[in-house]
Amino acid sequence: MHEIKSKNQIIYDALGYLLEDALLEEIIHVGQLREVQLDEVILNVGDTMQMIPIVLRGSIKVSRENDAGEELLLYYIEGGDTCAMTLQCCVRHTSSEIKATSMEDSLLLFIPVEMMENWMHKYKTWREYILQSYHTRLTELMETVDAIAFMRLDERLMKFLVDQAKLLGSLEINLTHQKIAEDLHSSRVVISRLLKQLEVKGKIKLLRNKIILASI
DNA sequence: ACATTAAGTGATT
DNA sequence: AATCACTTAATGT
Repeated sequence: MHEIKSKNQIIYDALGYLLEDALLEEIIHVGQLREVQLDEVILNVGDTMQMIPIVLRGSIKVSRENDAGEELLLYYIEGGDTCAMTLQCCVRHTSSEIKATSMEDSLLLFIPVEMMENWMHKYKTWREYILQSYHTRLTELMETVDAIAFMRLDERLMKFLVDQAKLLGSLEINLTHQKIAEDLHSSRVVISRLLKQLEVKGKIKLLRNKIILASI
């Protein structure tokens, strides 16, 4: 499916338009590529990280988890992006407050934390990249807060489906009602009922393990 | 054919 | 909107 590319090419393709050449050279030198599979947990609550992850291909979902192991989806990280929470967790050597799970087979680039400070001083594009990342995460987080506070669950569910479809580039969503309920921190029965309503309204079509959106 | 898992439903809070 | 208790449907072995 994919042509075989060198690490060099992969990094240039994914980040070349964002970062300056000298920095890219350093990244190629110290960065480690890692492929992750669908549903692989990349970072768990309580974990500590010594590496900063950047998503090159694919997408990652970031969620919060309570003591009972119940989750709540916070935001997604797409190609070319990194996670501000993880950065913070890295430099301060504290344990993670969040959980990161891959939503599809993805390719990640890990960069040792030690480089952070040096690069912050040395490269303007790195500073901008990190600041931009913070900004994007915060914006998305606020969007999620708005959804939880102001939207009804059926609206939130529809938004979830549309977001999911946009992110994965397909109107077919391969998730069980149970999984959706977990991400939205609701219960399976409730989600099943709301999905049924959406189907009656013609917005979606329900199959086993699969939901098909009529449109985005 | 049987077991397992996903999804649907009525009643109750 | 959540939970319980149960049914029905789809799928794997």
